Amino acid sequence: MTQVTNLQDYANLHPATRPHAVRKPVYKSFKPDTEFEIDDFLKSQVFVVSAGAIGRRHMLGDGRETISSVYFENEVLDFRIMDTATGTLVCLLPVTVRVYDGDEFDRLKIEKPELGARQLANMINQHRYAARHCVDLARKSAVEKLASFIFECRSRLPAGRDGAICLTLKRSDIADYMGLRIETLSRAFSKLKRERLIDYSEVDEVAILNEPALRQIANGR
Amino acid sequence: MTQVTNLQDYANLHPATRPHAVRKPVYKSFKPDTEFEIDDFLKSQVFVVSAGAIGRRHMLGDGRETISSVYFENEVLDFRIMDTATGTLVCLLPVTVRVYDGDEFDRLKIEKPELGARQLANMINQHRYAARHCVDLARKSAVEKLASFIFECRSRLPAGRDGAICLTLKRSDIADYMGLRIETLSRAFSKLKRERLIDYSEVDEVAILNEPALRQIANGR
DNA sequence: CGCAAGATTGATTTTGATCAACGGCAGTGG
DNA sequence: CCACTGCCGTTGATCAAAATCAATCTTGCG
Repeated sequence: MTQVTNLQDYANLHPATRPHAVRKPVYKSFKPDTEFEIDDFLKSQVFVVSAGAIGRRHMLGDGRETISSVYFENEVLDFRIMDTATGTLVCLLPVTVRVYDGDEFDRLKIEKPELGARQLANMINQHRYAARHCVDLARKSAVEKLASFIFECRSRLPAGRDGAICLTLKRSDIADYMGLRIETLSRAFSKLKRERLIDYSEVDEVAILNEPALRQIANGR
Repeated sequence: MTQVTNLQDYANLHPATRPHAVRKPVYKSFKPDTEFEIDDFLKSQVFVVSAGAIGRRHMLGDGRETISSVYFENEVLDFRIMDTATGTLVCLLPVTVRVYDGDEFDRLKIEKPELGARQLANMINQHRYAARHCVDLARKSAVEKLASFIFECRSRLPAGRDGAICLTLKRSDIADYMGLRIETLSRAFSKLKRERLIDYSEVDEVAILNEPALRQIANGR
């Protein structure tokens, strides 16, 4: 399933048919750990993640951290309709985004209504991810959580070489996202590898060796 | 468990009260545990919860249940833009909803712009609740989860007598929502009561005795 | 009353967090 | 070039929290 809203492709599609030239999106890059300050200007913008990953990070009183949601490649952050009160948006990796002015983004949508539909689809997907994520967090064991996360990565991220699944995030961010400590997560990786359900040599490139079994685990037996 | 197969049946109940266009919403009541079957007809409808609570229930392979989100009084379920693929919508209590035809709902929004504003606000709130809920589930202890839940109920539900907080849901649903077993949840209630942070005589009506302390716990120390 | 469903409490087991040590690797600087 | 350092990931030992198993209590209801 593709939930890509490739605005760049679209923007380049029919330049001649547009009376008022649509400005090209501005690409911006950020270092890991960059936090986005939510000011009035940002609140009129739309980001489309072009590379890397942006997370919504929450801090508990004693320093425990959790990441409630992640925006991967091609996912849309529309700050005009986004909850900017809960958590902090932070770059989990080196990030590149396409930045659109909100009005400009809307003009693009008017020219091509299907673009709006795609943005809506992306929003609904975000909802779906959140619901599934709650299920993962609420009742699943560490190994089940990891299995779920691997499938989530496969469906949300482009594959690596030989169809390997790119986990993209580093261990500490996966742990914060899945509600585990790093050590527990590491043991879950080791367990799945030892039992020949997955394999990896690079920490962030995983191959599924036994998909039915892994799926069973992700779904809770 | 009752399955609603055709909402048209009751939509036809009061034809006399509807001239050309439906002006009055149709009220419909459901017994606890009623599951909504997501068919094409329902997908054109909008519900506004009038009483009770509707939950999105998910089943793991071995029977573990979790409720990923809850719709309380006055909250809007717009099936036209709702993810209907994940989980099952189920009545957690005796439920009454106002049922609107989607188009009619949109026409009403033009007449009463505040309705549209409320729907948008409710959607953003649903997002926010989901993000907070992930934080609650990911890292918090049982007592912290319960403290969070009590505050969530206070902000989402009308107060009871003497300003008491209505928990509305029964223990097993609270447990499924907060990712705890019933017994663990019960112990958390007992602990908060024993330590004089909350008080209750009815299981579903809680008073906060020491709000700052309870807030601290909800936020993780 | 007798029964069923919901809620609580107690005893034990399991799971994941915590504490601690270690290995690999990239960047830095003599 | 190699030692040093910091970051990241892994593994082991112990501890604490929640799940599980089991029994009991409460309440509403035919």
